[in-house]
Amino acid sequence: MARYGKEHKLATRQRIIETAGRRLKRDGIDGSGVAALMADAGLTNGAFYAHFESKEDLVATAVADQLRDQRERLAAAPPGRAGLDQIIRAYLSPEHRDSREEGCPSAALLDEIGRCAEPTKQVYTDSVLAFIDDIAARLAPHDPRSARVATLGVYALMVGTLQLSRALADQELADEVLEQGIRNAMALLDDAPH
Amino acid sequence: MARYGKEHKLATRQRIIETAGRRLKRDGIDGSGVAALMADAGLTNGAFYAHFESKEDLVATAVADQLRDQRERLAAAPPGRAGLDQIIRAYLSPEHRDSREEGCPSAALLDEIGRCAEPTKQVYTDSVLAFIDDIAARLAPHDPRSARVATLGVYALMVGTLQLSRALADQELADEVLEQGIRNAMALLDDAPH
DNA sequence: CTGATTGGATTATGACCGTACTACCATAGG
DNA sequence: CCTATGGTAGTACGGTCATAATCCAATCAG
Repeated sequence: MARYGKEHKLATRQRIIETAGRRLKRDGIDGSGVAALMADAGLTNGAFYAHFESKEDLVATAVADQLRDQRERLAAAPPGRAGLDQIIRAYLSPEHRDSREEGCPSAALLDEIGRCAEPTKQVYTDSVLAFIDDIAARLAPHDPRSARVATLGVYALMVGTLQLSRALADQELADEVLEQGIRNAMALLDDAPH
Repeated sequence: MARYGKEHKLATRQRIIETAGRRLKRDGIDGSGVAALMADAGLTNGAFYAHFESKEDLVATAVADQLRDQRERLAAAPPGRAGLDQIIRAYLSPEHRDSREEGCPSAALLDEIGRCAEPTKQVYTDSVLAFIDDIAARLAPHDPRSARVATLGVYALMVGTLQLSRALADQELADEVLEQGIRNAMALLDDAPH
């Protein structure tokens, strides 16, 4: 392959970003080596630095891409509160818990992101806010900005619940935690918005 | 040091466990090498395997120790709901957010624990339940067992909120998220118990 | 009080994996 | 055909977990 129009390199880059997103969520940031990330995209380690400045650069890019992806799935759900309820139930489902690599990047990586350098955290912040503001617009179409923090609070609840459910060795208890999480999220949404 | 009564080896072991707890919370599980963990205890890597079977073994032990520690701090708070409110406010404070290595092991490591092998998750489960059941006993002295899942739900909310606050690059927003978390935790506690 | 014993540590080593980089190569486009 | 591009393969150098050989000093037996 050589001398393609620019779209070919961009397509390869995008393939790396997407496959990296899955592996990062499955094995963690520190748990994923550059060679493995490239192998997932059908490439070798050497090509990596033609596409990204560093591993951190890819991590930030992949996390942003994953959150953009989640945002698109969100847009596909029915509008308004009804669609939101559906999203919450899917998020806090055993299926989502058991498929880390297909799921929410925050639930898979949040504490590692908290340890990342500032630029990475900035990219995460921007990406998650774009996602959150979409939800806030659902809740308060007239004043989405004021619902931002309330929505972040519910999001944090959902992320923490999913993580906890993944970490518990007792499957039955892990399932109960998810159900409790759904009830809690609903309760907060019913109380809060005004 | 040699040929001490058994308490000396145990004391060294305990020192490793405690210093490891701090570093693991700061740098993550995959981010902490055995050599560094031992250096923190004033030892070299070779001595490690006289105390622990493997790194995973230490991780599980250190996490359990950290949770036991949290449980003791819990016991030191005023009894009943008043003490619980105080604990929640301390947990969701900027100080706690900014001192990962002194703080809650769940907030620092939960998603990495979710990726650990089953024995480690089992140790985590047992330890976190001991902690949670103490809180549940505060909430429902007559029937702590029934409050277990409700308490886990609030705990998940607190863990997720702290993690999110740590991952946000915007400090002001991160503070607001903490405050929202406090309101949410209180709301759930006021509604739930019956 | 002495000295062999032995537990706990150090240093060294194994094989492998981590990130980052560079020289080289095959090929498609002009 | 020849150049430029995107990729491969190989290198450098340090860190990873784990094991093994060695060493040191405190304790207990005599």
